[in-house]
Amino acid sequence: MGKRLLLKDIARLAGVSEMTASRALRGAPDVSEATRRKVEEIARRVGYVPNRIAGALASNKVNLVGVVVPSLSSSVFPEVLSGISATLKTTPLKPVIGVTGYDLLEEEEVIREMLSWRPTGLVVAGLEHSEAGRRMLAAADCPVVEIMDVDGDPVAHCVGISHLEAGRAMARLMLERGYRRIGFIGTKMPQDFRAEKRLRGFLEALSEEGVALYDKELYAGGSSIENGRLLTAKVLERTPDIECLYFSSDTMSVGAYMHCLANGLAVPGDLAIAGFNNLDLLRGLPMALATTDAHRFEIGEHAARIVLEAGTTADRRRKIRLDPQITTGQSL
Amino acid sequence: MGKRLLLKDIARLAGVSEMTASRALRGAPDVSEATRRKVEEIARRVGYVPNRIAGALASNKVNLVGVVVPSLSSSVFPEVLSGISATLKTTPLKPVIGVTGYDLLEEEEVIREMLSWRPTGLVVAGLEHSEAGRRMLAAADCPVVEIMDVDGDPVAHCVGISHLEAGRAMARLMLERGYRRIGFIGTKMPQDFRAEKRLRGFLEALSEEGVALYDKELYAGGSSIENGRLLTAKVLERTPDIECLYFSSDTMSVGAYMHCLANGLAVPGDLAIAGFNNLDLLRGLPMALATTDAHRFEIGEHAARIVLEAGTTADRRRKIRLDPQITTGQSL
DNA sequence: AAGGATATCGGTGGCGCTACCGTTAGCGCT
DNA sequence: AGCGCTAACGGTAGCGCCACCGATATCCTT
Repeated sequence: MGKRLLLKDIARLAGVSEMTASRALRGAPDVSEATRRKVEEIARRVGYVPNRIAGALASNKVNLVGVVVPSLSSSVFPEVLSGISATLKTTPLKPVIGVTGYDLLEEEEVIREMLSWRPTGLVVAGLEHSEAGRRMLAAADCPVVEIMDVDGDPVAHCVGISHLEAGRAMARLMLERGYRRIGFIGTKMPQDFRAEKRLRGFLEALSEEGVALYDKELYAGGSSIENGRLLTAKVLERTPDIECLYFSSDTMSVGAYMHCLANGLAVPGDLAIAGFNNLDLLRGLPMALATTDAHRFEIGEHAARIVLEAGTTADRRRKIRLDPQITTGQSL
Repeated sequence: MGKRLLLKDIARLAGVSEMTASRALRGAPDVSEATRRKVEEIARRVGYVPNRIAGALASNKVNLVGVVVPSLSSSVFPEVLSGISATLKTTPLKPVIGVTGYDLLEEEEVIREMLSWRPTGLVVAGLEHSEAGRRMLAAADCPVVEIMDVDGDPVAHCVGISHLEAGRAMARLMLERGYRRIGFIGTKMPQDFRAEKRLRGFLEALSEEGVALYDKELYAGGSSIENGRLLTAKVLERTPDIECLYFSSDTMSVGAYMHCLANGLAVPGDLAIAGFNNLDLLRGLPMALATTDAHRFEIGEHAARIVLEAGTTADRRRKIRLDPQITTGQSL
């Protein structure tokens, strides 16, 4: 392994100055086509990889957009990332992912780490942050977009849906369909604020019609089909006459459906089911399950576009509210 | 938004030199406890975020490990990432994810981008790369680990399973169970080399017993339950007497199972099914489907450990081969 | 008392690249 | 011939931080 190749080596090999080599490789103006080709050819031949650390320091430009999400294990955030990637694809910007594990202190770390690399923009899931996290986001000298949720007090730009409203809408639909003995199964991960807001909205809308939650089961740990199935069994054992269950995630509602399949329960006759997120997972099941689409891909697109336009547009803070879209399916 | 805070501002505020402030914030030695606390306190109060670009350039150290994967949309690679994150958690290193979309040219771009930030290590999924990609990996002056697959010619360190062997093992199991009219449904994404190797191994082991593939269906695009269901229907229509299907992914085999559920077909009586990856998705279904575990989490752990040890250990190239683990379930 | 450890701090000189400005050669024009 | 203009290139001076060494003060040691 020889000495690392530097720009000056390329310049020497091409018989030009370091500056000209730099301009040639960056596609900057003031270089003749002939010189540019020669420099590029040599750089390619010797496998030169520019040192962006030095470049970024000198130019004060970093072509990275930080994206901070709580998890990658459901397809929720990967889909947001797809939206971001798709929008950035035609630009020089590249997304960099950070994962927090639904932990605000970890999130603070990740935000600090991201900002210490002076990115062009930062996209963060959620409106809830640690005190220090909020301060850093507010003081960041790059555009910041908080995504997924609009119920709260954004530090910066904001794109998402109202989870309160999503919960309310589902409650109203269930009531409208005549269900009264309605239960909820969801995460009690203390920091999944959006799931908690859906439950809050759900309860509000129920109580507006004088209906109280008939049963409730919270779980720690991640959502999974298995968990959904087990907890559904548990609730049905405890409350056999329950009519309808709202889950904090489609993964869980599929588990409920599996329980019904395995035990010969009719859906929605014996048990009505609804989840949340409109995951791909729902496609191809023997029955279409009720869910709510949170516009994940679209949120990613909007967030990326805000970062892109932050340079050009006036810097007023934007708040984009998308409408949670209920799919009734056949399970309600 | 005032001027960006620099280290020298912190130093001035704390009444010490820039060097002492630097050492204090990095936890370097040669600083008294009193000064360290004072500097830290001030940095925290004014919300100083160090510029790692400058730091990295000066110290020639970057606490990042690049991880290049084809996709995040199945839970396959997120789980590898979990293994990496878990192992790096107790170290100063942080993973940075790059996604290639199963495209070798895109992969080349991502590798170049990663290396241009001079990471401490680089983990790349797969053994197949573009020519330029291989050259960059070979010339990188950081440890490089190729993961997932061991069938081929690694440029660097390597951790994975033999997909050829995984395919063979599943074929042998199916033959042992007495199946002879066996089909395959899998991706034809030209660059999912590992799925292709499983099919190759599968075919080899079948033909060793004089059995030819009874039917085959390839699809473009991602795996999904829906796709699995549709293609299973298609194959069953075309080849009604097929006994057993091997899928390139669990997502697809679940789709097959859904088809059977929806159409009253007995598994494995009317149709035997096996997938690949041992995804979480399989847990909680009414029936345990056959699959093969590819040790995703473990692969991530090993890869991270190799990067960590690359400084300390002798630099001989390591190749870690894990055994694909078949779970028979009740579907074979 | 003189020399030697040890702990704590500061200054200098880059890291590899680019912004900025200066320089040169070549051209057309009056 | 002299002028201005442009295209193409080069040199200098940092970007913000840290490695490296040197300086100072304090405390032992014999």
